[in-house]
Amino acid sequence: MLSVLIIDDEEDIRSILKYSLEKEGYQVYEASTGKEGINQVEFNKPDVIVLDVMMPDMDGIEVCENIRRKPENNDIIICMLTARNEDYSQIAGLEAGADDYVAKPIKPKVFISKIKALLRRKGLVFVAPESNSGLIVNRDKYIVEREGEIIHLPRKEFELLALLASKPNNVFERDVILETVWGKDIVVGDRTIDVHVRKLREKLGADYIITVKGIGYKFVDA
Amino acid sequence: MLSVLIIDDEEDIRSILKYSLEKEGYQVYEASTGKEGINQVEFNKPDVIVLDVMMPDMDGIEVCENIRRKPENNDIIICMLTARNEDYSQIAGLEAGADDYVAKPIKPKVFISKIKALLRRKGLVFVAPESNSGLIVNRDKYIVEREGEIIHLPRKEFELLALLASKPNNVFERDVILETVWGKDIVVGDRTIDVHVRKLREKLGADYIITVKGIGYKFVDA
DNA sequence: ATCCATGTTAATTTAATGTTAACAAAAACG
DNA sequence: CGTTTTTGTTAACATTAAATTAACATGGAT
Repeated sequence: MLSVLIIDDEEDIRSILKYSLEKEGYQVYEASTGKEGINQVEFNKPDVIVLDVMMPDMDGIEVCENIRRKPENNDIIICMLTARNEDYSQIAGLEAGADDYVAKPIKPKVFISKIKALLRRKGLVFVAPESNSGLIVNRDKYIVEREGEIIHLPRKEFELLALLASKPNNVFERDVILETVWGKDIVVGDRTIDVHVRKLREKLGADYIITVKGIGYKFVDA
Repeated sequence: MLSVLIIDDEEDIRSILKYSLEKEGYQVYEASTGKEGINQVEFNKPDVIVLDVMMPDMDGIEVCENIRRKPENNDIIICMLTARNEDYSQIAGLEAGADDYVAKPIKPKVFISKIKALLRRKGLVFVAPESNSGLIVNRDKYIVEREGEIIHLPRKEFELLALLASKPNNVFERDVILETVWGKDIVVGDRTIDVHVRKLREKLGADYIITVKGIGYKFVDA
C-alpha cells in the first residue's frame, strides 16, 4: 500500500488530510513536529511526505533539507503546505527539495488530486482501488503489491505487467509488447512472451491478464 | 451509444454544444460546475468530456487533473474549451491530460469534426446517428459494444465488422472485403465470407449487415 | 422450373497460445 | 574468482480457439 506521512503541528489539519488520504486507500502516518517527522521517515519509509512550512521549532524548509540530505530518501515525494500567497516559502520549499506545494486553506479534493498527480509523475502506476482487488505497480521500488502483499517480480515480468496495467482493458499487440519490453531490434522466439505471461499469471493469480487471440494480451480491470 | 459530458458554467454554450452533439447521435450529459462534472464522470462514464477552462470555483485544469488521476478514466477523451489566444491555458490543459482543445468562439461544425477526429484517433468507430441502437467498434480494446453490452469477436469477424461499419450504408464488394480483411494474395474458398457474416449476424442480432446480392455486403445505419 | 448467388451447418484444418522442462546467461554470493 | 541462485530463453509438445471447407439448403430472378 502506498503510504503518506503528514508532518504538521496543527491537529485539525492532520485529521482532515488523514481522513481524505485514508478514504483513498493510503496508509497514513502522523507527526506533530519536525523532529518526530524525521524519525518517522527513518522507520516508516513513506512514499509521500506532506509537510507544513510553518511550524514552531524546526520549520518545514529545514525538515525538508534534512530529509533530502540522505540519498535513500531521494525518491520520496515531498509536498509542502504553505499559507496563501506566501511566495517566498514556496520558492524556498522547492529549492529545499520539495516536489510541489499546496496553499492553505486546503481543499481536500485539490489536495488529493495533487498527490496523485505527483505519484503519476514519479512513475507510480496505480491500478484503481475498485479494480481486481487493487494492484499497485511501483516503478521506483520495482515492486507489485496486491492487498498489502508484496510480490517481487523479475525485470521482464515487471516491465510486461507494468505495460499491460498502464492501460487497463487495452489490448497490446504482441509486436508492441516485444518492442516496448524487449526493445526495438531484439529478436526472441515466439514463445517468449507466453512464458512470461504464464509466470505472471502464476504469481498474480489468474484472470488479471487475458489473451486476445490473434492480437495480444490485456490487463483486465473490474 | 457514445456519450459526451459537457462541463461549462455558461448555459448558452452548453445548449449549443448539446444541440450539435445530439444531432449527431451522441448521448449528452451536462454539468455546470467542475464538482458536478467530476460526479457525473463517476456515474455516467462518458466517452468524451468537453471541458471549459475558465470556470468559477474549480477551473478546467483542476477538473482535468482530477479526472485523469483515476486510471479507469485514462481512455476518456478530454477536449478543452479555451478563450481565444489563451495560450497558457492550452498548454496547461494539455499537460493536465487533455487530448485537444477548441478555441472560443466555437463553430459547431469545427467542433463536431474535432470530436470525431479524436474518436477516430482513439480507434473508436462510431456507427452513427440514431442508428440501429448504436454500435461501437473499439479497436483499442478489441471489443464491440451494443447498448452497453460487450461483445467479443474473434479477429476475422472483428476486422470484417470494423470494415463494414467504417462506412455505414456503403456497399463493400466481396473482392474488396477479401483484400482488406484477408489480404492481397490470400486465397480462400467462396463461402468463407458468408460464414463470417453469418457468425456476425448471430452475435450482433440480425439486420446490421445486409446482403446486396451480386455485389457484396453493407452495414446499415438507420 | 432452373439457375445462381448466398445461407447454413458441421466437420476439418490451421494457427495461435499454453505448458513444461532443459539450458544459457546474468546476478548475487561468499 | 569460482560457485550458487535467479532470471531469461528456447524447443518440443499439448491444447484450444478460430478459420476454412465441403456438402447441402434456400430463395429469388428470369
